[in-house]
Amino acid sequence: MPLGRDYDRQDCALARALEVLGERWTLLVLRDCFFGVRRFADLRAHLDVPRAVLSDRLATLVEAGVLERRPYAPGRDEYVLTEAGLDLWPALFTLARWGDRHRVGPGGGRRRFRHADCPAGGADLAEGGMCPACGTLPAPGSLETRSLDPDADDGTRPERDDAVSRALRRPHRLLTPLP
Amino acid sequence: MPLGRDYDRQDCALARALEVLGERWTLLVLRDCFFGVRRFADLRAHLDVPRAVLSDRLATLVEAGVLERRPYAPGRDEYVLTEAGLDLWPALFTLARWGDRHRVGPGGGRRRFRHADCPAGGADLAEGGMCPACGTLPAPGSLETRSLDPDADDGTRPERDDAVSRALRRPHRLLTPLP
DNA sequence: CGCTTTCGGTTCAATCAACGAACCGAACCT
DNA sequence: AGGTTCGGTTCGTTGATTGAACCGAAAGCG
Repeated sequence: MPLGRDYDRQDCALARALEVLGERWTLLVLRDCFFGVRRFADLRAHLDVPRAVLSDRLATLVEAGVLERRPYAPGRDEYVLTEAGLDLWPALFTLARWGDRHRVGPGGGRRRFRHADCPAGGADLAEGGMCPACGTLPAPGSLETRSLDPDADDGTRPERDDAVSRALRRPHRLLTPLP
Repeated sequence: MPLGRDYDRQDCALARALEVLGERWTLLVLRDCFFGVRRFADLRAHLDVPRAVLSDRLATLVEAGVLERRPYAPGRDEYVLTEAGLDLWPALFTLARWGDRHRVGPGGGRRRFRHADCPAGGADLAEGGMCPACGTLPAPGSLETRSLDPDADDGTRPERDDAVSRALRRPHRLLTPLP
């Protein structure tokens, strides 16, 4: 997608956001980060993005303060959302909802987000990422997501079948590392 | 930004949205459409996007049902947001808010949106595009936007100075064609 | 009528980014 | 010592973006 080089004179908050987020693969990388993917190899497995491109995107996001790179073992690093990164959740959710409403693929919207830590019992998120039960905008860490057909490995649709994709289809809480 | 070719197996509403919206310039074109820009030449003047790219993006958006191409004079066409396009407003607004909070340029957030048709008197939009006065999510057509420094043509910042940019800095209602 | 301008493009060569395959170094396992 | 995993980098090829030039239809102008 877009690059900073030509956006900078646009005097527009959207253009400034796109300088960081607008390139190809960037928003999908961040979506995976919200889903709990943290490692280079897992992002590769799930996205099929060329190594060089993923390397570049992660470096850009780290430099922009959206991701933080931290070692989890000697010589091994993981990428975790910063506060600015977590703050992207409403934008990502809203964009995804639009995709659900207007770009339906075979099977329609297939993923739900539930407010797991809801004092009012929890419900699937509505427009804007609001919880209809308690009326607040839950932080991503208090959400649980599930695919509507977690075991659709029947070959009728071209589902991905790597370990990361299978883990993401099972119900799990956002931001928690994959098993 | 991103292309459909490699997104299609992602089983994800966000990926489907990005197949249409994820390419370079696309979201800025749509932002201008919300601001009332409708003509090829005006988009060119405001965005400095190559003609071929703008032509391609508009065709993609029309084919995706986000924009509608309609003649306004013999041999002259304009591009107007469809219902699906108008439905993108919360996503664009939320992304722009993120840019305002985390990617502040010189001068900080410089554009406000006010609920002009608000039964409770109106106020600047808050998170998620909600009107704090009446508590609803106003349609883009009932909003008025203004730049916080409409006459900052003092040369201290590299403001654009074409007719479209100047029109967009003045207060005006969204979706209404430029004068 | 002939001339010019505006609008909304298309075509083209050059540049830039993305892709896929190969390679690499550090850490760990056996 | 040999093999594997992880997180890259390098490199040649393919594909997209860019800027400049050109084009056709529809006015406007004298």
